[in-house]
Amino acid sequence: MSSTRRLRFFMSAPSCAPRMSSDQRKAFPFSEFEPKWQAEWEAKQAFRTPNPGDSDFDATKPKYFVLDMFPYPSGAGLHVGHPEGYTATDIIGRYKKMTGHNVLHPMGWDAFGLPAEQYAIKTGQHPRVTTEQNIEGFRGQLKRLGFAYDWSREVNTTDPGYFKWTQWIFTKLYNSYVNEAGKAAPISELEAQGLSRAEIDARRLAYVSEAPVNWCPGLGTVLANEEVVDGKSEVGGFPVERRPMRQWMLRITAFAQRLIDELDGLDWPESIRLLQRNWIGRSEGAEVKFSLADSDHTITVFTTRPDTMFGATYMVIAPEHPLVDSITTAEQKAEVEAYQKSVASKSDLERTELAKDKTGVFTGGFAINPVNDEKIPVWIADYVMMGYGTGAIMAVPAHDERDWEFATKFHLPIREVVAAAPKLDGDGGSVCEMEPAACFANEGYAVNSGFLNGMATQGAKKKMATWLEEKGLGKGTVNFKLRDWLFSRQRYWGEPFPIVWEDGQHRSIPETELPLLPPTLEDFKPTGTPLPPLSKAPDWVQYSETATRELNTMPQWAGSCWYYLRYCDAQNSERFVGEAAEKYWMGGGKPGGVDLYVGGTEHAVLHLLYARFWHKVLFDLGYVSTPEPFQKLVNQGLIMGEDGQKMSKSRGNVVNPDDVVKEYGADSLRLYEMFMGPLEQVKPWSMKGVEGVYRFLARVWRLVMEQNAEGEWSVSAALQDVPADKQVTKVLHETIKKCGEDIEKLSFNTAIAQMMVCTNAFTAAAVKPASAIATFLKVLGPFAPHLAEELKSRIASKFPALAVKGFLSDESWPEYDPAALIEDEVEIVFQVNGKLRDKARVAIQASKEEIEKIALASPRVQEFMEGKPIKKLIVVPGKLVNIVV
RNA sequence: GCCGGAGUGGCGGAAUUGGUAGACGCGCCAGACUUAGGAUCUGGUUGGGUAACUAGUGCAGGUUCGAGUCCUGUCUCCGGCACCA
Repeated sequence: MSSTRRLRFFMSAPSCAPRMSSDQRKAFPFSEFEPKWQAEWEAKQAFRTPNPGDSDFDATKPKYFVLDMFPYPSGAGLHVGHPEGYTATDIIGRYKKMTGHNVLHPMGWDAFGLPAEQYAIKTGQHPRVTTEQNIEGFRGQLKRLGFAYDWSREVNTTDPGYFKWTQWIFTKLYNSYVNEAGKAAPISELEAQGLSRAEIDARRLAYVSEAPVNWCPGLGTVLANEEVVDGKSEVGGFPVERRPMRQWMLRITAFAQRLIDELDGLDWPESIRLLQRNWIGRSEGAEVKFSLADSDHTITVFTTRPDTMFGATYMVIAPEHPLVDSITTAEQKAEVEAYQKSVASKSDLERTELAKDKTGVFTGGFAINPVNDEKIPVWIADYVMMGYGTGAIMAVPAHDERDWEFATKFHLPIREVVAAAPKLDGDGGSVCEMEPAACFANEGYAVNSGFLNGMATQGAKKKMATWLEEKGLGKGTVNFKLRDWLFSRQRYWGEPFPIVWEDGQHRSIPETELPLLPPTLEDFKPTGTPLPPLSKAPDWVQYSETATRELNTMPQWAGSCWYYLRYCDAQNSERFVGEAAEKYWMGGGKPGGVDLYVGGTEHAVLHLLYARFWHKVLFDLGYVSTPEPFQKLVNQGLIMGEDGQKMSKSRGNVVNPDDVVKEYGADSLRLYEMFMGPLEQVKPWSMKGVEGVYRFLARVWRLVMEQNAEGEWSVSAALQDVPADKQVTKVLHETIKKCGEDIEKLSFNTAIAQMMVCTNAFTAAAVKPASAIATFLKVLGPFAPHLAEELKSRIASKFPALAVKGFLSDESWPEYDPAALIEDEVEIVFQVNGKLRDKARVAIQASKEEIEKIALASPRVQEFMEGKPIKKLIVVPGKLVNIVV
């Protein structure tokens, strides 16, 4: 109840704001009725959502699962960006409820992870304490905005009752592999096939790898590729270096193709789907074996242009390539080792910065180009990366920008094998020694290419692939940019791995031992070395006499990978989510389970990719009913400062939502954020704009209420139980129609504009029709729930006949009467030569001929026709007449 | 460089299938009520012109009876990716 206490404090505290210094000056008493209704809704559990199996569950209603990206409860509290998406989903949720849906609209906290831990370290408090405080603050702020969340379903990723199941899902990943059909399946199948321990470990979806990883000394942990931006950590901006470490990885690459393909069935913005596709980075090509001139080894390269093989004049392998040592000749050894060393010491940032200038060293070795048996030199260079393809390329400088640059710098031969136009002189087969003047990386026609000569690139690719396959020299392959997900962190504030080590081997702990709590540590700071902080609790580490626990923790993303599932059945202690609840809320016959997911673009390739991956594993294993988690995704646009710049403390342009609520009320904040512009768009804040919607709400208030000389409010005498006139009725029904349609389209700004039009029509009427206004309040309710609820109860107090039991949100969305929308007359525009010259009101049923006649009779039209003959006459019924002379 | 999105009054933004450009709000101007107005109400508000009229949706063309909307070219801004062979 601390939130209520805080509200009382706001109400009684003397305000230092210059504009409104007391409640008397407020245009309407929002600071009285907003907390009142919030308390009322909470007390009566107005937004509790029954689950299948509950006594008050109505199975005949369709479901609607509307989800917000749950926040990190940071110490800074809510910023104005949060309520933007949250208000949008709240409006949708309330509307869907009124239109007869069972609505699931929950909220929770993504409380593990680096930001929370960095904050705890900064303030010197245990992350458990700061996290609890921050959650408390966030919850209070959200409650003061009147969101219709079912708080009984609140989740907290740091709650043992929650992360028990995060750990449980990890053990599922650990004990699964991807079978021939490309689906996750239990590892026991491999055991049954009699595979060795090593073979099984090599196929787990969660596996241990000793590879170069992104180590961030500043944060004292390793990071996923996705968390490294320009060689710096996404959190904190500390430099990141590559170093080999033993880490836990998740085999997301096994799902790369499905993660691309199954985007197709989703209602996501095209830009986000593209972002994911590009991140996964599928490319089709071929692997080709090159034998070495002076050894038995072969080097396999990956190329997307097998058609250019005749133009491969040298080879480049990554400095870390395992065959570097055996290729390098004695003379080149010193130079090669020096280069390897210099590359290894470079951070990713330096490597990116130095990307403009190509570097590399000749190994002294040669490979044989299998298409023409030419000896080509093998170089090492850092522009070839060990992590992609095979870590080796055949360089075709004439047709690849990077190879061109490298060859030009080191004076390597350049041979043209693709021409923009086919060479038809029949001499395309002879090798032209003239080097081309520029790199040509496009598709074209093969030249100087033996059996490919004259062929278009597409055909030449296929022919070469077949040729290679027949000779046993290579095969068509697909490569992805996506790497496996580095899943372990050397931090305290995360889920401990449910893994123990014994005799150098790992195994998962039994489900009965979950949740595995982290040790209670006084000193939870990073050790400054790759040794995780959990090592500071020796008692905890010692699992048995011979076994020790895994010391790493999971990354922040773990908890957010499945929280939407937990909402379906948040209290379940037997299962991560009950079967019936999962089937109901996540079902619905579409690929994705959540009907609408609203959040920022910053998660386009992180959270949204990881969650899809986990969901697919759970789907394959039979734990969830859909292949995808989120059917429809909408990204809200960033809210900028009044100066049009990104909000930041250093710029001093940050708007605190608490201040806005205090001065103008929660409804004003909600309404303003929706009125600013289209949800997806980036838009600047404007305090004047807030005042604008505040004035609108005040006008709605005064439609119903009037103030006496003492400043007391009572129901206005102008409000009477009379039917609305035809004009007002028309506007009202237009508003019902348009607002319903606009909510479905998420066009809240235009819906609000229409409500303003409607309010203006009511204001203009001398007598205010009570029942029409009561109907209007139902439309306003999802947007400004406090005001609508208050006015509903005020109207009911004066007109008992209009009283309806329960809350506004329990009522049905009003239906509009199509007959009320039709006018007897429409305005027809008369154009001469496409220019507007006159208009007239014409009966709706008027025929084309009648309209035509009226138009031609218009003196203004005649004037502009200047007596010229009519060339053409276009009549668009209900719209216009255009006379061409 | 590549990919994606967007350019409309002083500002945020409206405008089904091509059919009255500028809804709604902000700001501004004038008036009313007022001791007062930074409250409220009424009216006005794209530019030029007293006016009739005319120009006008980044720019240049095109299609059409008619283009913010369709086509071609071009410029600018925002977001993302960036040695991925």
